[in-house]
Amino acid sequence: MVARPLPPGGSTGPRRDSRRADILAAFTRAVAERGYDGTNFGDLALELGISKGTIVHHFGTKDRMLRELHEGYMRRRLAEVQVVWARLTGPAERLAAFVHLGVRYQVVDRTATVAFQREVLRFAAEPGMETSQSLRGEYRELVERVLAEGTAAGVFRPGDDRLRTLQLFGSVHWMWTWFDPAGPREVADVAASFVETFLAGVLVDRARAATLADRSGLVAQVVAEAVAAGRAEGLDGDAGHTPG
Amino acid sequence: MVARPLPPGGSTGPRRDSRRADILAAFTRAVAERGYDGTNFGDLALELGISKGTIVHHFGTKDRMLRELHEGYMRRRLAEVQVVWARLTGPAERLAAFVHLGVRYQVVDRTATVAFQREVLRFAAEPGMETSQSLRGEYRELVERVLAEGTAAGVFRPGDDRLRTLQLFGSVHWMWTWFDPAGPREVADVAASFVETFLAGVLVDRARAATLADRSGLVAQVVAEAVAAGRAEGLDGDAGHTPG
DNA sequence: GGGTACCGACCGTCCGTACGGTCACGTCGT
DNA sequence: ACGACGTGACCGTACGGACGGTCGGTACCC
Repeated sequence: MVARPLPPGGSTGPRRDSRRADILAAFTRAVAERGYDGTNFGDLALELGISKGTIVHHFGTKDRMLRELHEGYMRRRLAEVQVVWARLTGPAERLAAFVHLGVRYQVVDRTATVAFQREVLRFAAEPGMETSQSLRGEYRELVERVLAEGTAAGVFRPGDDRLRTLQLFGSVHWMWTWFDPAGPREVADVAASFVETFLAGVLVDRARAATLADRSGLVAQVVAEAVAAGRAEGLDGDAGHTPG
Repeated sequence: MVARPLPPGGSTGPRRDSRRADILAAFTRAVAERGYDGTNFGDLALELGISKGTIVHHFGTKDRMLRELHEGYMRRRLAEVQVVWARLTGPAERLAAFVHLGVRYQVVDRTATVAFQREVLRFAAEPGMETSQSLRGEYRELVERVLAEGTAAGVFRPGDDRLRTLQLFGSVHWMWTWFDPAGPREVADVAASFVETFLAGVLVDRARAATLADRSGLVAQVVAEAVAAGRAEGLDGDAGHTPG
């Protein structure tokens, strides 16, 4: 990620080429590694070989940058759900897919995931964050609705949908503190274990949990494809970050 | 929390009275509310009506204060487990107790819990944090061992103990981002739901989950007593903190 | 010539920490 | 009994660096 020699014409952006995207990517990486407070314009500029003023020119303020990161992240996640839902229609499959997805985020779009999860609450109450907050709410409601539908259909044991959703989110959001993509444990293994335990706790017919958890089963495959599709659309792959 | 008029003699401490404990309590509250980076000596001193220099005198540096917070917190948690284990011996009961405990921390010793969970990773890799880290490891191993014992005894379905432990920790650690002690949902309800779902996913005899989750059942009672015991020993009660 | 990307010097503020000093005590030798 | 001495709580100030953001300007393209 060194200063580029400004390639000729053929630009894809709205006007000219700009390092805007580079800056946001570097910011995301920095937040993932050092947190929001630990990230500063000076280091960013140095790393990108540009001036601090350029960053300000593109984003204005630091919190605006975080907001953009938040919103972009949630939009990508919601887009993925659309892809998955087109191919999986049963509540059990969809619920399992949410778990698979949540775990996979630790690998695909990883820096953004870590950055996002570290700083979800930052400015959450401040004005300007309404969009980001409502996108989060949308995602949560999707899961809640799946749980409600499954219960109504008699495939899930009755329970508090909201609490179950938050229980699930916690499991996967916390992963950034311990999961090491370079470590011996693969995401697929984690996903399989999480699905197996969580679904077995929710399903009426517990035997189905194993199928839904299968790392080469239908759900896992659909999820992998959905996630690969988003990636092909131009999202970063990014190198690892290793938590303590 | 205003400057005291220095009460007469009868001191209990090693020498004279000191505001050391007050400072750590205020620090904990600040970290819970604003995070480590958002906490500064100036505000703390102002709030306590003392000088910034006094804080330095007692703790030296900011990270040393955080370390003390970390270690104290984990020691209290480990002490509670001892109490619980003396009264609950079955793997299922003990596992359920860990869930009940994890959820309850959001209410008892709340500020310390939030402060701790917000900043678990801070300086985790730095030298000086080994003690805090090993205490965390101890706690994790206790849960893992319970899972292993339960599986060996045939009461738990086989699975990856480490991953299940981390799945559980995630659920409860994440609570600081959404649980509002002043809100309509009581901890006991959350605990019941979490135990019900998680234990139903792990137990061979799933019907037992309901009993273990019962908010007025044996496990819940023992946990409540253990936690109350710790509280009586002089830990703070502290007022609420409301996340976004 | 108007808009856009970018530069680089600069400013005001904040914050952790260092440091020198005061004061109330407890201790101990005499 | 009393004064010298040591100790630990606490104060006030000042420093030095970092950081977010401002601003006037240049180069380049439509």
